Amino acid sequence: MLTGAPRGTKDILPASIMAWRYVEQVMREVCAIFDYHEIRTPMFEHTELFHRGIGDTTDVVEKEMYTFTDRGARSLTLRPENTASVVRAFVENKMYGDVAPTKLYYIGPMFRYDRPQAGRMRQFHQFGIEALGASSPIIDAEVIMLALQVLKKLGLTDLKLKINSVGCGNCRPVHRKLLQDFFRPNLQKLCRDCQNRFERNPLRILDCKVPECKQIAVGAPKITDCLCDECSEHFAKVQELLNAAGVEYEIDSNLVRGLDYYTKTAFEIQYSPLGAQSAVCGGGRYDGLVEELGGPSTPGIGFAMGMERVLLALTKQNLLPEAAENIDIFVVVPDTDNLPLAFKTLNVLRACGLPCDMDFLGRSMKAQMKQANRLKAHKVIIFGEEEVARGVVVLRDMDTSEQNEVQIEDLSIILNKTEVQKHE
RNA sequence: GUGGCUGUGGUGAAGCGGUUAACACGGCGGAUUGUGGCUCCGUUACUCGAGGGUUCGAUCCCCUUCAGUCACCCCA
Repeated sequence: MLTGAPRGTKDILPASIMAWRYVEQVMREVCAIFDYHEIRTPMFEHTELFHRGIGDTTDVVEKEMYTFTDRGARSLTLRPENTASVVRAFVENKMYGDVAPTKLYYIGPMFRYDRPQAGRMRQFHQFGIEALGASSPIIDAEVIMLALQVLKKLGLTDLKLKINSVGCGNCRPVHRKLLQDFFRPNLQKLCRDCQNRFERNPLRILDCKVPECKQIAVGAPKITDCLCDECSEHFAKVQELLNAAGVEYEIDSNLVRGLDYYTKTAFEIQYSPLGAQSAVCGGGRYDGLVEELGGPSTPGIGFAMGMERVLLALTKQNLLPEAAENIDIFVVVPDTDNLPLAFKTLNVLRACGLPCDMDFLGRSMKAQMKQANRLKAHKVIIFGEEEVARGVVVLRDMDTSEQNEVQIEDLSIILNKTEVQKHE
C-alpha cells in the first residue's frame, strides 16, 4: 500500500458504526432530557482563539495543535477541544441575549498532535456540553448529573467521580504563592519537570509521579484550604447537591485541569481499566472565559467526554449491542434470462420500503442461497425458469424452510403484510 | 517529546539463517439432474510492514523508516 491513514487516525468501519450511533443516540437522548441543545461549530478556528481561550502555556496549545496557514495567509488551527469554539459562537451570535442559561451540547472530532496510544488518537471524538450564563452551584451539579446519567444509561459501572475546586482569580494566586513558598526550600531536589512547573503551574507538582517529588509534596498546602469565602461556599453547595442526588464522589485536591480557563468546580470521571487513559470525562467551571473572548461577563461550566474511551470501556464491559442490520429479502435468480424481471421486482419491493438485495457476481443458485443465508435474509424469492413461465415465483422462508409459490404481482402486498406483522 | 515491546495472507497465528512459509477461521468452487445453514473435497501468501546492509544464501542478523502497543508526559 502506498500510504495508510495518517498516524493517530482511524477509519470507523461498518462493523463498528452501530456502536458509535448507539452511544451518540444515548447522549442525544440524555441531553434532550436535560434540555441541552446541539450546536455545531467549525472544525477549524483562528489560531488566536485557542491561544486566548485555552492558554498560551498549556501543553495543548504549546505542543499539540494542528496549526497551518491557509492560502489567505491566515493562521488556522484544527480544534483541539470545543469549549473555546462554543464560547466564541456564543459571543459572536449574541446568544447571551437569549434566556439564560444557554445549554448546549456537541459531538464531533477534535485534533491533537500527541503520541498515539489506545484511547489517545490524533483525531478523536468528544461529546460535550456547555452551560453559559448561570453561576449557581445547581448548574455545576446538573452538569455532573448529565455526565453520570449518560454513562449510567450506557450501563457502565466501576466509574469514579472525582471533584475539586481550583478556586478563582482571588484565591488561586494565594494558593500559588503558598505552594511556591512550600516547595522553594526543596526546589533543587525536585525532578526537572517539577522545577519547570514551579514557576509556570506549581499546582502540577502535586500530581507528579516521581517518588522524590511525591515525598516532598507531602503536606503541601491544599487549594481547598485556601479558597476564598465565595469559592468555598460554592464548593460546599455543589457537594451538598451531589449528596442530595445520592451521588458517590471523591474530593481530590490534586485534581487539576489542563486548560487555563477553569475556575471553581473541576471534575473528572475515571474508568481505571483503561490504564493511562482512564479519564473518560473531564470538565469544570470557567467563569472568565466568555469575557476573555470578548463577550459580556458570563459564567460557564461544561465537560467533554471522550467517545473512543467510552467505546473502549463499553467494549471491556461487554455492553455494546449486536451489530445487526440484516436485510429481509434476498432475490435469487438461477437463470440469467429472468434477470430483467427479477431486477424490476427488486426495485418494486425497494420502492415499497422493503430492504432487499441480490447477487451481483453471477453466482450459481447454490451460491446465491449461501449468500442469502450469510446475509441472514429472512426470505428468499426464487425466479425459477419454470415458475416464471407460469407467472409465479417461489417465496421461501429461510428461518422455517417453508416455501410456496406466489403470483409475481402479489409479492409486494404479501411481503408488506408480513413486514407489518413483524413490527406489531 | 522520552523509553520498552511488537509488525508473517482477508483474520488469528506457527516458523527465527537454506522449509513447496505450518495450522485454524474466512473467501471462492465443488459433492449427477434448479435451494442455504451440518459434513466432506479442492482452492486461496512469486512472499514475511517499507527501504538499505551483512551473507554463497535472510521472514529469521544489523541499520534506517513507517505503524501499532505499553509506560512516562498530557488529556477526553
